[in-house]
Amino acid sequence: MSEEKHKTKDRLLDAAESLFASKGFDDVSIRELAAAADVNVAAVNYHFQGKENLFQQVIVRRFVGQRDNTLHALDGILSDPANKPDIAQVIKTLVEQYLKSTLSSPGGGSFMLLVAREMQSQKHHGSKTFFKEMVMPVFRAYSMALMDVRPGLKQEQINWIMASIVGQIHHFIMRWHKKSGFDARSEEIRMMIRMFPALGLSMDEYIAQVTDHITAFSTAAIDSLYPEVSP
Amino acid sequence: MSEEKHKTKDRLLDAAESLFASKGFDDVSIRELAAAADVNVAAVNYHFQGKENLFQQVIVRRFVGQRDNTLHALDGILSDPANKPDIAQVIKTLVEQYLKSTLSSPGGGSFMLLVAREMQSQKHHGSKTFFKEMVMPVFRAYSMALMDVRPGLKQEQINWIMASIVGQIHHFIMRWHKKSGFDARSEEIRMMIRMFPALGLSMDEYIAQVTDHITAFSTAAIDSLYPEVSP
DNA sequence: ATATATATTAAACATTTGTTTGAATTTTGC
DNA sequence: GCAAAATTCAAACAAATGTTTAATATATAT
Repeated sequence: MSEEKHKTKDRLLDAAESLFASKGFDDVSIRELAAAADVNVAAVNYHFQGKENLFQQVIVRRFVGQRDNTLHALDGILSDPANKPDIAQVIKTLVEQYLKSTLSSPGGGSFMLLVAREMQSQKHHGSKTFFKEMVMPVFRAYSMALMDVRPGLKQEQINWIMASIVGQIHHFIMRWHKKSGFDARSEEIRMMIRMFPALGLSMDEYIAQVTDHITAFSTAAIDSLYPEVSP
Repeated sequence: MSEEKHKTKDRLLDAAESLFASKGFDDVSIRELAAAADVNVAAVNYHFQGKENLFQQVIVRRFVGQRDNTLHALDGILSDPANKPDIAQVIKTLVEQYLKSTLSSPGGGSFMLLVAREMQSQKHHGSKTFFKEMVMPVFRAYSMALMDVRPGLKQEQINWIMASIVGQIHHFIMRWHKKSGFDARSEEIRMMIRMFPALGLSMDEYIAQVTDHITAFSTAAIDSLYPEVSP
């Protein structure tokens, strides 16, 4: 096995990531994948022993990197001796990392949408370890970070807070992607933008505004519901 | 056409609602529908001219009722002269109605999940008027209610607030439904409950706790971000 | 260079999908 | 009661799906 790029297996993984992200697992056929990667239809089964397996490897391949990025970003603000991290900083880091990952996918696909879908679908294409290896570490790290900056918070309270934050993130991701599913000049798009003007922005601006909003909204809620114990 | 119940068309609509809600549009075959309703496979096309059309009629049939219930519930707290409504009351009504609808579906299916899916999917099986007839009126009514109880709020701010609330609602609905997709004794379920203990509750208790949390969380955020102008 | 393992290919396979057909059956209007 | 309309039915249809096969080509190693 050589070190060259553009081998069949890699092209397949790239095409699969982009296609799965933009259309979901069920709506991508093996023939579609093969055509996009410019390989034979049998290649999927030869190299990955099936469509499900390919999907899993797609998730693992990129999510491992994203997970480490997210954990590293958090570590950056926590371990900087010149920085006294507050709760807004932790939340902003989480939201920003989550949303930024949406852009970083090759082919313009939304990788984190793939994850959001997987986390919400009652079908389980991902590996059994997806939850354990991918979701849990990030959840734990940010839980501990929240406890760090707000020692009064109990685990149960953090569970609810995290759910509210992640729920908002997913919703704004889905909203953007839903918009992308319509014709740019359709009536539906005009209605959506009228109902939510931020959808008319560029993706970068959208991410920036969404990040600011979720951070402000959630921080305000936490500060008000679970006020810091005075020193 | 008689007034009798249990006619083919109605049985088909009932079976479709339950099946679509629990599995989604694509994962329900016409043969599955026919078997569940105990009718011939051709009945779907004879009575509804296709699967998509059946889906639309399923959504419209029930959602019209839900929409009116939701609007009526809101009207109830706004027009009661003995009641001075506050922002928590409005939000709680929205969340509660939304979540309650999850239970009211026949066959134990989650009807609102169907709606949540439709609102998030980039595929558009619903009618073109789904957005205009179903989503917009509820959105508008609650927007106006929020403006009523908090005159200082601008439309743009309400857009963001509503998005955060609806995002949380959808997330908690999805979370419950995701749990239902696993074996009750599986390792995944144990992990999910450990990460979020409320999932171990009964559905009624889950709805009650989620309602309380979203209401408290969002109200706190709004009060803090956009404090009431002092009289 | 040659034998052996690896990779690619076109074709076929077995299912499943939504839909249609045309005959049989039931209901309706008179 | 009977003709006409509406409904039900088993069967077939065309298209798409994931996967497998067996032949061919390419690369690897000795």
